[in-house]
Amino acid sequence: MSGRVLSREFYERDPAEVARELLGKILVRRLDDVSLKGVIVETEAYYGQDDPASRAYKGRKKFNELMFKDVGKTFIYMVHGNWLLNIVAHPKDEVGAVLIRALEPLEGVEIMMKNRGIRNIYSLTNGPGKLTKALAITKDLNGIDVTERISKIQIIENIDYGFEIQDSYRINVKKDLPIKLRFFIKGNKFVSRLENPRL
DNA sequence: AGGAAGATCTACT
DNA sequence: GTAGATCTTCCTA
Repeated sequence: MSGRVLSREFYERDPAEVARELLGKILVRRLDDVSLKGVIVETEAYYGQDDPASRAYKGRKKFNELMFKDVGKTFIYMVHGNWLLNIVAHPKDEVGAVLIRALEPLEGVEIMMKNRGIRNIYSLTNGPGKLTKALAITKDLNGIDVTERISKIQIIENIDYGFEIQDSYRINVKKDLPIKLRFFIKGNKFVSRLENPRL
């Protein structure tokens, strides 16, 4: 089955499970006249107050309240001058989100190259800050619903082409949890790095 | 006002 | 592969 928008229930589960299952799905950025598309090839799960690397670690604040609320919405914030795209995901009454870390470009590659100012396809969307720039995603799109049919960002089913999932510790986090919460498609050329150096 | 933040780019050993 | 400069918000004092 392909082309269908992922349901809200999809996101109402443990963030690590959602992060794992988002691999291979298609992220769609709908502009006025075209759509930019890419296959999600790398993700990371973040939890709530028990996770020192999470935006929600120090409790509910205005800027992070989305992580406490509706699953299936975007949660976008800035780190070191880069916008990072997360999807809110957690079981009922819990807290969490999944960071989209890398895409394999599918459609609208020319526009992505223009947005990024480079021509190398392997550097186009192989990092969380890179893909938001390529897809023209900024704070303006914070809190929008990715499960709606007419959303500027949506995530849809892909054909099942079969791949292996590899995991590692999260990248560049100061204080990580003792569990592996980064997931990526094994052997894919568009992940940000093949292994975590701090492994 | 100051500093931290889940990153990126460039220029090298 | 790693090191250092720089990036822009939002939080905390």
